Amino acid sequence: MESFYITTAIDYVNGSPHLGHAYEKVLTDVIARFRRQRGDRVHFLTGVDEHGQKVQASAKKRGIPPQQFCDEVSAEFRALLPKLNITNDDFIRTTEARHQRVVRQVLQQLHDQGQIYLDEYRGFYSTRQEQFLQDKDRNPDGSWPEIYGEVTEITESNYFFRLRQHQEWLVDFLMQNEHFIFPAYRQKQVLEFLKEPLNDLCISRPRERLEWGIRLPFDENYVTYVWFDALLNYYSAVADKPGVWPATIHVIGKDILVPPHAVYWPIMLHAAGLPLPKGIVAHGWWLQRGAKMSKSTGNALNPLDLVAEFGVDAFRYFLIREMNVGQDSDFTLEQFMVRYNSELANNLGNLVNRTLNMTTRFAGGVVPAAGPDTELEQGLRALWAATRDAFIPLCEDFQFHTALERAMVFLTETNAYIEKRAPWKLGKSAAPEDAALLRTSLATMAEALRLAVTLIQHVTPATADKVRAVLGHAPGPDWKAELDWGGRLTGAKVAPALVLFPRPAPPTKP
RNA sequence: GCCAGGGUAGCUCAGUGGUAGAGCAGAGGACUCAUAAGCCUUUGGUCGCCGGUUCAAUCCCGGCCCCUGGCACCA
Repeated sequence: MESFYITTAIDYVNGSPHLGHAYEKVLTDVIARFRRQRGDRVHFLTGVDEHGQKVQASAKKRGIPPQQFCDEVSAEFRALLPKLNITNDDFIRTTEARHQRVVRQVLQQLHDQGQIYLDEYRGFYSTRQEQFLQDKDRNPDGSWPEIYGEVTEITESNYFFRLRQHQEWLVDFLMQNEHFIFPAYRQKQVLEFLKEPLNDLCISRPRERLEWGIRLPFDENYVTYVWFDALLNYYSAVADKPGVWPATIHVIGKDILVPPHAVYWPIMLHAAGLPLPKGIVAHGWWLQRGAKMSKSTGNALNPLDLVAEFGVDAFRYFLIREMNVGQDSDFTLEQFMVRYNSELANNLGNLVNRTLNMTTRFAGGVVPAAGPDTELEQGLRALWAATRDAFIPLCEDFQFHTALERAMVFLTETNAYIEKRAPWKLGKSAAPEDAALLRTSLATMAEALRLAVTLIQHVTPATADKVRAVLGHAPGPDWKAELDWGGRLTGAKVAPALVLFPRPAPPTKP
């Protein structure tokens, strides 16, 4: 049994969850479920990042303690998970004691090793925004934008991590581990980035400027800032669980790949003497080009509204079917409806319903044993074998959108098989050979359906369960064995009907 | 500016040195078990532009145009 530890990025609790948050959870869950059903020992972690300036400010604005603010917003993020049918094993908050303990321990260790040192940082500071500014923040004429108020150049003592010392090591590591980052071109970007010399990383903030954070164990006048806090969650969550670390995959958004996850994180681990993760998957963003959504025009699109209206599986299916992992994609209601109607409702849902209906009408609701085996059945079985054999490697390579496309082709061909066999004609015939072919056709379509939903069950788990239930089938524990074409359904009592993905009601006119 | 990826049917994309493909959308047809679904047939493209290599280029090379993403101390 292989250990498979997968994580999402932890979400910053300074706002409500949106489509991007939902996507990352769903993508990670699909990978986790896929590995789990293949027999890996999966540990799936997600969580929230609760420290920092913005949280402190938001809490202050509302006149409540930061911890209370975190409690409220964290609950909102946590509540998202069951709504999306996410199978995370753990949920970490960076304000938890287990996390703070590990962060302080690692910081102390690195300090003892001389990897962290005190130095002075000089820069332009905005009192109003309570932050240092960069040259890129300037107006074209060199002045500072109005929003920063008075800007003064100040010097501040802070602690620095010796990032630079490990630059060559990281380049070597990436050269030797070509597939560390997915997609591959992202790894090239990292190497490009590493052609410039790194600066050491400022990891602290004086407490007079930032109170809401984890205090440095070797200097109580400072808290650690962002990276040693947020990134270490992946390790702190499992530090007391033997055999889990290192992570197998960190799933993150492309915006936090370089430098945090691809540069800071490997170097932090290396410096601390901890094993490195096996890989990083950097996904793209959902865009909303085209018609701009707005509440005033009544076409606002909230992901959770889609879940409520069309079901969690339709939502998960769309995200995974539409997005090529690593690339960006448009999210439009039109495209959602196209996938929903043509693939889920018409191709799959209708196939379920017609199979149940015909089995009920022509075989008393019991799946018969297959009779004569002809070229038609052999053809469909051959397609199934090819579909399954292509599907699994595609999922291993994160090509879920292509894999689902293959599954859809199989369903289309199953529909075509039914047309060619025309059980409704066989059912009206008195000839014994027609009755035998009828049994074959009913057994074949039910089996094809069982196999198809089992194949895609990591994307649409609730649908797979529902379909197997109406087919009267309780799956065994061995997923791969369930993917063999056979006679498991013979004698099963099926439900009379099921409308899986109902067509949306036409808008009612007032 | 530098680096990377890309410009192929209305839309989303696949593709190969030798008369261009899929899905969806559009059109027509036969059928009726079914969620007016499913099946069959079909309209549709100067494969970004200009040169070059080649018997032959959408696919190789050069130049150009356009789009997207990345370029650190910023969850």
